Amino acid sequence: MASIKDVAAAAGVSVATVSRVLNAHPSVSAEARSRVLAAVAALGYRPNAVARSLRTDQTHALGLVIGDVLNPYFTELARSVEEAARALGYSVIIGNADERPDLQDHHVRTLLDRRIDGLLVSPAPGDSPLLLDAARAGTPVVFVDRWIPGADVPVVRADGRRAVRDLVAHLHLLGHRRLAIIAGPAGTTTGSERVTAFRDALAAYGLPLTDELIGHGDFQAASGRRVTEGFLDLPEPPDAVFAADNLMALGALDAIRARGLRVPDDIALAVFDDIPWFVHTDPPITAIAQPTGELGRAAVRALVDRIEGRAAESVTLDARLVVRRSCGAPAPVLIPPTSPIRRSTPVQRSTP
Amino acid sequence: MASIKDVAAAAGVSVATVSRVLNAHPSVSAEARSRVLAAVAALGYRPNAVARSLRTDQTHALGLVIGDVLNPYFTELARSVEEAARALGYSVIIGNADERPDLQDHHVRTLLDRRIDGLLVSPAPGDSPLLLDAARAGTPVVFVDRWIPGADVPVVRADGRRAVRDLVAHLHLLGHRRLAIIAGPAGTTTGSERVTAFRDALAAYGLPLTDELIGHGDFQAASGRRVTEGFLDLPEPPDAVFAADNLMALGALDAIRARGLRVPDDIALAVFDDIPWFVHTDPPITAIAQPTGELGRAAVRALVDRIEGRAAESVTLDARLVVRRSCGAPAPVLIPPTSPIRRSTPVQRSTP
DNA sequence: CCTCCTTGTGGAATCGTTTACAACGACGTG
DNA sequence: CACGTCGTTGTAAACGATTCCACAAGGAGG
Repeated sequence: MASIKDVAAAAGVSVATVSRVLNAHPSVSAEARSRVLAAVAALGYRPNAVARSLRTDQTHALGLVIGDVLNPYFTELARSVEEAARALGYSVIIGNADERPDLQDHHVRTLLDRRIDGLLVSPAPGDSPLLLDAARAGTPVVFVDRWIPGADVPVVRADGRRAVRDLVAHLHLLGHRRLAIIAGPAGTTTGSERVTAFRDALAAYGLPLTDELIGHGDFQAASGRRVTEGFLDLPEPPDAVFAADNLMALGALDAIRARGLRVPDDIALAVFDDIPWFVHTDPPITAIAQPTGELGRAAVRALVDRIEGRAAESVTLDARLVVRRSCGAPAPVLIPPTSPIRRSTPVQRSTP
Repeated sequence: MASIKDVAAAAGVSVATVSRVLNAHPSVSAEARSRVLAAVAALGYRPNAVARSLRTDQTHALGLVIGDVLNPYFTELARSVEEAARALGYSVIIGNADERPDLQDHHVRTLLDRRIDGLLVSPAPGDSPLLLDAARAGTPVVFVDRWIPGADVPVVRADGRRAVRDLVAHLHLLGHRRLAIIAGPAGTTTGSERVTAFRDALAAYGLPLTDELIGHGDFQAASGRRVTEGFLDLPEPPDAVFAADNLMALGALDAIRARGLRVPDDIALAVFDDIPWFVHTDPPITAIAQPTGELGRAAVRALVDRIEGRAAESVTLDARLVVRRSCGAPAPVLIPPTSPIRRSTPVQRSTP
């Protein structure tokens, strides 16, 4: 593959001049510029990004470590992140943690070894000293969706508390009183926050959230199935189930189907995270929708701000309830605008 | 960040010795080895992959360019590719083409600039001289799922012809005679092959596939909706629609719903590519399933073979029909094993 | 005792860039 | 005419690793 030396030789100039032309340095004559450009075209020369990175100490690459590529929520997030990053001249390297802390660490480590300019992470359950050390050592890090409390790292996330309250109101109105939740891993913020939000919302109606009605899942389909089977085996099963993510809802649907039960007649189902397929399930599923695209864009903005030496701000956006038929509403109703679309809290860090 | 020089200084040896320890070179004394290892641990040293790549001319990274990250088929493929690559000591950098040739070229170019060791591509519609030139110039390339005819590049794919025949037999048995297809872009092999397979299968029953019953989509949901609306507007609409990928099926379902029609009573629906959600749609959707995981693994094997100087073989696996209720079968039937799971054709190249 | 081989080690070149620095003409000005 | 300034260029030193080569020390064998 042609190198800058070949170009310099072909154009009859030094490598410094070639470099200057390529980097739009002002002081190079029109004559030299055109000779270099001609040589570049003739040789099909492309600068070696590896060498360039070594010299400049920047890769123009961002690492994105997500919980699970098979989860449409993360996939949509990844897409918006890549798009926003590309617009700013960065590429994105995705690492799929599969909800496993060890795999997450593997990806963080290889991304760090490759000297990515910054890291966007939706941390898997657990502490990850590796990640925290990297952040402390100066690698620009931004958390997105999930975060690790106590770290001095900006967080870009959605607050679902209002939407959860709306959901509980909706369920209560439809007569459901015994409500259960399939929680995510307690080691993740989204895992525990959603339970807390649900419990608080229930409390407003004087409804308790007893331990038997909290199932512990891991954000993947199989766990949703297992937990739901447990619920259905209870002496007094719940009459509504709230899954903390879409994959666990899929599992719940499986378990309910397998018993020959019907949604919503025998049991209601609602989900955190809305995805296109929920319109088409039997029945269409009531869900809490995050502003996923905006989260991705805000996260990239924050990370690139940190990378380029500006102050990065934490951002919290609002989620909203999308009512469909899985909780027993007679017909789909219009989605009410529940709250201002966006709230931004400038100085907030990991311990909001 | 600590460099190899710091380690050498801390251990009281030369950088050459540190390098030898790190690369398990045999001739280094136990004494020196332990001093180096201690220094590495003390400094938290990690070798700079950028510098290493520049020197060794290999990055241990594979590029994977897929049609669309939002498509669960590609997402599953990406997952299995990453897993297989990791097992062989490679990482994977994913590029999402969004079905756009220009975006595909963008990703191919940046991956090439980053000097990835090899490229796995499911090409978007069009020729992509860039890609073909790279392959010709010696970059190891393997096509997966889709391919570009005429290139001397190994192909790893599934052959759906038998499954399509099974599907048409199934539809015919259920009384459907006027069958339509939502095709993918003619510029992709999967786009045109699936139409051909469908036409051939219909011909065996003496059924024609007229132009009005071939809709041209782009593998994304919106086009499925548009094409289906066109079908429904025909003086004599089809009584069954076959979507060439799962996203277009989603769009078709939207369009059918919007008219207040029911699947399968008013119109039957079948899909190429099976995904977990199809079990839960209303009704569950009959689909042709590819052995996606095995495709990913075979593709990585082939690419790494090429990278490491061994001969790479093209691989063709079989897809199979999964019958559910969207074509009107009274109840789900057991899935018959239609054919041997796997067929491998050793010397086949891009012009099979 | 001298030679030869083996083993362990360090010096230095190298990969393909960027960039500080110096050199060099041309030119305007006092 | 001398001198500073400006614009353009090339030389060479990095960046952080790997690896070729030379060399020293020590043991084996004649």
